[in-house]
Amino acid sequence: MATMKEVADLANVSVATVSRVISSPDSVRKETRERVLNAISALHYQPNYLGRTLRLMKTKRILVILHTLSNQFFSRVMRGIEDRAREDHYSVLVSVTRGNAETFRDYARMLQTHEVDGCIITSLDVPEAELLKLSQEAPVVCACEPVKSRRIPVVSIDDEAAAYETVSFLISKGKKKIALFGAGDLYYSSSLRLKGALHALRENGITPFYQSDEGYSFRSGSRALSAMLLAKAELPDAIFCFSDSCAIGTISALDSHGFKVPQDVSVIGFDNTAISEMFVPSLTTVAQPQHAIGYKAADLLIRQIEGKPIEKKRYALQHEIILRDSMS
Amino acid sequence: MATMKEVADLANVSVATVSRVISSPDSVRKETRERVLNAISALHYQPNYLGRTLRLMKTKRILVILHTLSNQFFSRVMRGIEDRAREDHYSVLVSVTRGNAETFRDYARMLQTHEVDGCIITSLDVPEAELLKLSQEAPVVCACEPVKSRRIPVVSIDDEAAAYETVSFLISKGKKKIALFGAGDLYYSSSLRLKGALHALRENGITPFYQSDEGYSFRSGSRALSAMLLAKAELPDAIFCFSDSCAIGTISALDSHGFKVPQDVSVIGFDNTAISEMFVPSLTTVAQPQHAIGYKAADLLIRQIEGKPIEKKRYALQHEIILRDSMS
DNA sequence: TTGTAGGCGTTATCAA
DNA sequence: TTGATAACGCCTACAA
Repeated sequence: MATMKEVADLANVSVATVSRVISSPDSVRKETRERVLNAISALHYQPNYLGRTLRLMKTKRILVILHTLSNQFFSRVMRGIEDRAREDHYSVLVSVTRGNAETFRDYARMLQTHEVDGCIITSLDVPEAELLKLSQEAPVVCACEPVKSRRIPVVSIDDEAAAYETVSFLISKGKKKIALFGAGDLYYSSSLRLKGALHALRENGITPFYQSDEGYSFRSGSRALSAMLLAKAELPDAIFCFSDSCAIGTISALDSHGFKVPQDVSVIGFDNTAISEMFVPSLTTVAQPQHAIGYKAADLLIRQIEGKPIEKKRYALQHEIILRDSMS
Repeated sequence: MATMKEVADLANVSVATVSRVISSPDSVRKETRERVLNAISALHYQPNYLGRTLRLMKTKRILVILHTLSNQFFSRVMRGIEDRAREDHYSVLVSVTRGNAETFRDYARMLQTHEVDGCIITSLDVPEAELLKLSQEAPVVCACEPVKSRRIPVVSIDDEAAAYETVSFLISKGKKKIALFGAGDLYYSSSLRLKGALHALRENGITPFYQSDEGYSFRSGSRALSAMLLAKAELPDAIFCFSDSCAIGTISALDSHGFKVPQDVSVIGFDNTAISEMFVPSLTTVAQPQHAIGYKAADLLIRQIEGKPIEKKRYALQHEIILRDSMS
């Protein structure tokens, strides 16, 4: 890699002039500029980000911290982030924590050392107090998973309302025996969904047919179903799973027990990930506006980076119940 | 963020001493060292990566270039990469190109400017000549998708052999009417798989029942099936899809036409992504050793970064046919 | 054992 | 319009 100094020597100018040709070409005489431009292309010169960053403390890069790459959900969120980032010429880097707090801190440090201008956090691997501190030191936005603190900018849906509406809808369709497959309070979103679901049941004088806290994963769905089959002599009318993965785990387990969806029981998922359209039967699910969440999160982040005000800290985007084949 | 200078002032030493406390603690007197350490924790000092990198031209970071986050396949490859990286304390950054050559170049530039020490490429978005050039300038390893050049280090499976064996196996199981759903020469891997499959058919005096080049995606599967149904009056014995996504797209389309898998037709996938276990019916598929591919790629990359020799350029890891419910 | 000083590649200020 | 020079934060000869 050629350096600016080499370009300067070749073009018989100072480094200052080369720098100007790059950042404000109009401020240098046409003839000189062309000489510099020629030298640049002759040497295949590319500005070194490191030197520039050290000087400017600006990178035009943002970091997205993910728990894992295996969650389809984030793929569409990422698209939203990228689309917004591109508008202002930011590039996006992704890091994966696998839930490890130390790994999280390693990546978060890129913020403090100005290797990235800001950070979108979807994986809550450290105590919320630490998140809050980070968000006070540098531009940070949480996305997808709600946080309790009202001082950290966060973009998600209203989980409680979404679950409330979904269960109300199920009841309006005549479902009375409703099982809830969630993740306990492993995720704040799950507690909120449970709260909303129970609220709707209570309002209709119904008690949950069965309740499970196994988690959001495929295996959680199978496990929850097995446990329920052991505990109860019959199937419910509907199983409301708090994630699509859990829902297909549930359907897959139902299948291996010889039960048909939706003939024997309806299954409702949550998220509207790609798999919900592809699965057989396709999944009725509560859609999260994944692209919009990513887009809005990136928007808030960039506003912060560029010192513009953000109106409020919490953004709850609109969910939607999508009817497909897994519900009768 | 406190700087090294501030720490030095607080501890009444020079920056050199602070630097030494960090990089080779034994070279400074115990008492001084403790004073420095105290100052460090008092100021919450964290070394600035940028300054260090600019000086050392070493980051202990590697970059993985992906086409998209929505491909489950890479999630396990990433785990392999991370596991190997962690052994030598490298951290891993991911970037997504969506097949855009300019985006690819933006990220690849991080290599040339020493923002990362090396790069694992899984998304072949630029002409192979450019890849070759890049690999000659900096540590680069291609992974998952084979490249034609023998001078770029690449880790994948032997696609041709895998497809050859799979089709031979199908024939040995009595399948005679075999359809091939591939991606034409959109990917080099697809051409190789096709070549292997056709070889096995020819060897047994069989012509392909039907052949499609729609692609590796879910929709490709549905599209290929519809086209086949239009072209032929009957179903084949087996459909060999060159990806799992394509396979479930095919099964899903078969289902909507009222056909059952594997009763009416067997469907075989490729990759052994997470979905192949979760789908109903579960997928018989050609497994790629995803974790091993990632691990080996990272291993080769780190060897290059640290100036160690790598024995050869091409590594074809072992594939395996995994029998599940989608085949009778 | 510790300090001084130069330099990594930029950009920005100030003079010329 | 251009150039010299001082940062940015760090590491490392070399000197003390």
